[in-house]
Amino acid sequence: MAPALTALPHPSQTKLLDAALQVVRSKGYAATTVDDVCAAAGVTKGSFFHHFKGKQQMVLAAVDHWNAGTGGLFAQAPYQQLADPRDRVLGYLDFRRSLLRGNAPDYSCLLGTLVQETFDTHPQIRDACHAGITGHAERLAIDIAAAKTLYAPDAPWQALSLALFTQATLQGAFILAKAQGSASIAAQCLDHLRQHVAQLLGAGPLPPTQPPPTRRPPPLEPAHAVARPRKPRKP
Amino acid sequence: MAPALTALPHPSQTKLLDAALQVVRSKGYAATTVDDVCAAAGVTKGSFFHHFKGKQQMVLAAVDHWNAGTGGLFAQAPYQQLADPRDRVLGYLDFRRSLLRGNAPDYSCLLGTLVQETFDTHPQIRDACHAGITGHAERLAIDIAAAKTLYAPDAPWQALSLALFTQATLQGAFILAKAQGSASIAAQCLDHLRQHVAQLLGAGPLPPTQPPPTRRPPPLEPAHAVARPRKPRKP
DNA sequence: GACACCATACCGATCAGTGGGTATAAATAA
DNA sequence: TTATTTATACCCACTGATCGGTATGGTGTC
Repeated sequence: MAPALTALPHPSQTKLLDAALQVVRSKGYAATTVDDVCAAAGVTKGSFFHHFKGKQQMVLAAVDHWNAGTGGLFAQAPYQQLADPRDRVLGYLDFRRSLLRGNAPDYSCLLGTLVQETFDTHPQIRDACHAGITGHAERLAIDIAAAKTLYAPDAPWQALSLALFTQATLQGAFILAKAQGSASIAAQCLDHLRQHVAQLLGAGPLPPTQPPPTRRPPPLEPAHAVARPRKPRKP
Repeated sequence: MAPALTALPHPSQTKLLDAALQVVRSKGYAATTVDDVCAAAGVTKGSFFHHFKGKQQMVLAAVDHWNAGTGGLFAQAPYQQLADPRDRVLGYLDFRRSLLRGNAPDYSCLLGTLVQETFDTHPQIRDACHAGITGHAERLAIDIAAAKTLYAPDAPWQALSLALFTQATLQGAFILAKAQGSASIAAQCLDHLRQHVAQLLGAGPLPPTQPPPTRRPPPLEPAHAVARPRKPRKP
């Protein structure tokens, strides 16, 4: 009877956005053609320009799509159930480490890839990426601030600054992984990052080997799963 | 007069390479046109294709040009004169921090910018960037290893791993700076990085001597001033 | 003259975007 | 009921502009 409050997007539109996430992370913005995205999505150009005003507007929508997907992914992640904020912060880093699977276009960050080549030429894209990165960092900074209050209340550093530092290291780790063609180097960087964060929060240098044992009391809500976009290779 | 042992490149060639460093760091590889580089260098297309076989070969030469420039910059930097290897490592980080002046295209890294968008489409460029980054890290790792032998001989981490971690953080700091339009965030990231390195090497949390006792902020770019390319909006 | 260097006109391919059309189905009019 | 309009979604052929690269010719120097 009553329709959904938010008009849910047409399947073709979602397919185009999912395809854009893959193609842009693989080739960058400038080298991504509209035909690339259409081929990866399995639709035609006519459909593309029906759903999007142009390439730039499509990629802005893809940034929103990315933020929605990653936002849900981290909001639903098991580490969020941990009671101690420090455990949540370290659990976040362990969770990010566990995502380093597959090839770089699968685990790297759309926002970092985009902003790198558009910050000077496409201000709207840059601003959207900036908002996405800082928004993510600010959410992390809430737990960092809580952990700091508990474990390092008098330390001179700021919670947001540390959160941004984690994002910088993650972005750089992706770059090194792309250069090397392997995610293992990114995992090593995350180990160093974890050690630094743990040290600042007064935690022992516990093994960064396995995600900490998380008991999962009640599953929160069956919120719609974030579908990892499939990977239509098309060189 | 006896010619130099190594045939030194023609001024136009150097002008093109210097221009390429600026333009590529500003717009990325794919969005950089040959005409862009020619205009920034003040030469014509005929000269470009006289000196380079094509765009890709030119950018490979630009990577070599970059490696030569940065290699000389760090080799000549004052911190290299410090006797203690730990001082040299921390001096390196202080030096990198002091380079964060101007706009992102001025201080960011050509290799990280390039590899981000070419790792999947241009293997030769990716390999060249990989070699440049790891080569830089390996040089840094020599001092890190010496400092570790002196101050943390039994610590479990590897010198090269820490060196690569510094490069990751630097690359990520550039991305955040691009997103934010300000270098200050990159400086904060470097402060965190310095604290982590100092902690691993058993140094106090404070900069022992702030920037080393030399006054002279050396220019980042090698000699020739490169005309900033104007910004043609291309939507 | 031979060669390095540079200038300019041009070519072929590519790409973002358009124009114009079809298919389908719901809403509305007859 | 049937006919007509309207709206959405989609497809495809085409275009104008751009860009990497070439062809050709000129100019200065040995």
